[in-house]
Amino acid sequence: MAARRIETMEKNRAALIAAARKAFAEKGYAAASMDDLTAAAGLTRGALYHNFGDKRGLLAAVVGQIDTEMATRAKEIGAREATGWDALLAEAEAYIEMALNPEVRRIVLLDGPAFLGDPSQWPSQDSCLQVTLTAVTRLIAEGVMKPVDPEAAARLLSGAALNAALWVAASEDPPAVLPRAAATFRELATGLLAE
Amino acid sequence: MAARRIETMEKNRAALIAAARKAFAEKGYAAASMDDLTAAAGLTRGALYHNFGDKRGLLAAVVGQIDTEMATRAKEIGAREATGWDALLAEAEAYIEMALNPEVRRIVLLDGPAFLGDPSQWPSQDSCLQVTLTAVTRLIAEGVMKPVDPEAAARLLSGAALNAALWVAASEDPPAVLPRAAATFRELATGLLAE
DNA sequence: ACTGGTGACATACGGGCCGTATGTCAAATG
DNA sequence: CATTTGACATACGGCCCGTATGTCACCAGT
Repeated sequence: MAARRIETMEKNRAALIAAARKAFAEKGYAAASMDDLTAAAGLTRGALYHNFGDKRGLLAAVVGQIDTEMATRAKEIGAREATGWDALLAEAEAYIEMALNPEVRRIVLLDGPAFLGDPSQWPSQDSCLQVTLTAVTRLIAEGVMKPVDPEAAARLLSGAALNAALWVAASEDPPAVLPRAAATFRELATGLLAE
Repeated sequence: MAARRIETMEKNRAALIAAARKAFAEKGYAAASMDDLTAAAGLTRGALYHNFGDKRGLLAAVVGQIDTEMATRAKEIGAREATGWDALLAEAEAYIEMALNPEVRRIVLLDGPAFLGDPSQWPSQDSCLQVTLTAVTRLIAEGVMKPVDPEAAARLLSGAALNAALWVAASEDPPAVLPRAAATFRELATGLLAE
């Protein structure tokens, strides 16, 4: 069977992505060296270019993985809430908290948009935004939210949340600033509630 | 007099910044070559390193210049409005429109945060955020806005606006999407109005 | 006016990194 | 078992950044 081949290949891919997550998070995408990165995974640049095409391809793979993890976690947290509106707020706060993770902040929020372009056009489709968009669409249909443009609303909400997260993370005392950001976010979001 | 010396020096500094604005906007910070950039200004890398220290120093100078221009324009536009609240909304919409300028988007919104870190810690102090912050602080004091955290509110509002701008700019038909973003922003912002 | 010094800028050099082209060897196939 | 495929390693060229060194115009003191 050809299972042995693809099995080791996927293992190598995973090893490269894992090493890249670490390197990109610590040094930033631009400063991370492909030689160092691949060596840390026990491979060489040959494996990297064979699997991901180029350096950006590797970044896209890393971003996709993290983005998926974030969306999954946000959904889980949102599902615990009783109402759709509370779920939306919980998901947004989950994003803010996740952005306190240096890996997320550096790779997804800073280097991702800078080197891959607008998140809505990423290969991973920006799962986080999709989660917010579906929630918003449903709430508008149910009449909970004002009949605003769903896409615009999702973008504004996630933009506010993620930008708030960057602020919290860059502050001197993130744990103290986080509740201020979260509380203000809740107030702001009520602007989209039907009267 | 020693005027001749500093005069030409400032002219060269301005030429370098102008060339950098163009190069960074067109190719992005990472892909812009210092050799090409300085040659376009009729100088060499020697002048650049003498004046700005390193590549990042040049980016900081460029960001500072653009940021100042943006803040000035936003203030002008806000001053035309009758009430403080309308001024705040007008300023935010001005930011969204300005972000349609590729130079602003690429340099200030994408490469700036990625290579210089959080805007609130920039040497230029992020004038745009300051403008919003002072407006918010005043409106809270006047009781127009809910008594939320001024800094958090300013961050969330500008974050929503600037993120909306990135979305508008990356869309297929920016002029058509812009009003959708602006209208939704107005609705969202009402969440911070005192009942 | 002349000379010595300062400093703005140019030139030269070294190291590192990326992307491609070529080589190699294990694994799958018949 | 011979052959071929392809995943990965190795080798090479070119670009770019940062620094160290050189040079020349401009300012100051006599």
